[in-house]
Amino acid sequence: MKLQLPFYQNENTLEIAHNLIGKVIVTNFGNAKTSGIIIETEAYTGIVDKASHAYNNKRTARTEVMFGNPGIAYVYLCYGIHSLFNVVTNKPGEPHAVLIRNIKPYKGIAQMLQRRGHNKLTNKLTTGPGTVSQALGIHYSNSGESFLGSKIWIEDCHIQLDKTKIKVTPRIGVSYAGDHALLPYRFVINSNNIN
DNA sequence: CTGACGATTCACT
DNA sequence: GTGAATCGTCAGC
Repeated sequence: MKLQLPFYQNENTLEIAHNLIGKVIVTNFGNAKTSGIIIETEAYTGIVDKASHAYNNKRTARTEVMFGNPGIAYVYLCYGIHSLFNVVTNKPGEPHAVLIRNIKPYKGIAQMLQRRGHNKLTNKLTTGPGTVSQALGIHYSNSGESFLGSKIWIEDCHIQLDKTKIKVTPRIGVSYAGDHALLPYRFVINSNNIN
């Protein structure tokens, strides 16, 4: 079941970040279908969130996607090298997003290995937001792509997982965000707890 | 136009 | 644990 618009319109982005654990992110670029089970997310809660690119209502060409419709990909370049993939949530004018930080490879593993230049499946294939995008073939030029389209979407495959095993911790790499660096906005589950 | 910087990764030690 | 790689974005001139 492909997730539909109401899932992304939830105004509680922490809830969406929590709910995305165990869902399956799928990409279909150039006839190569690849997917992974989401096992780590971070919530970025809009203009009041010091760690968000949209903090203080900052609208630029790059962040404009987050201010628009939910159910859209916000992808941006980090450190000049890595495309980081986010799910835009909430409603227009509320620039909330969820960063996908780690997935468990699911389908199209051979294609993901090739994109990453690996020759065997290890936990390094998709650990970290930059490598998730690289494995799935997502580039920052894909920012603005709708999850109701045919290139990128998220499915509920009814993956079995124990929700009590989901850990909540502060977000990674946001020390610049002052007191907001410690907010418990990161959700993670050990891939051993996924079937 | 210019310069500083980052929601990171990887190879090394 | 440490440090280099690398370039679009954005603020400021």
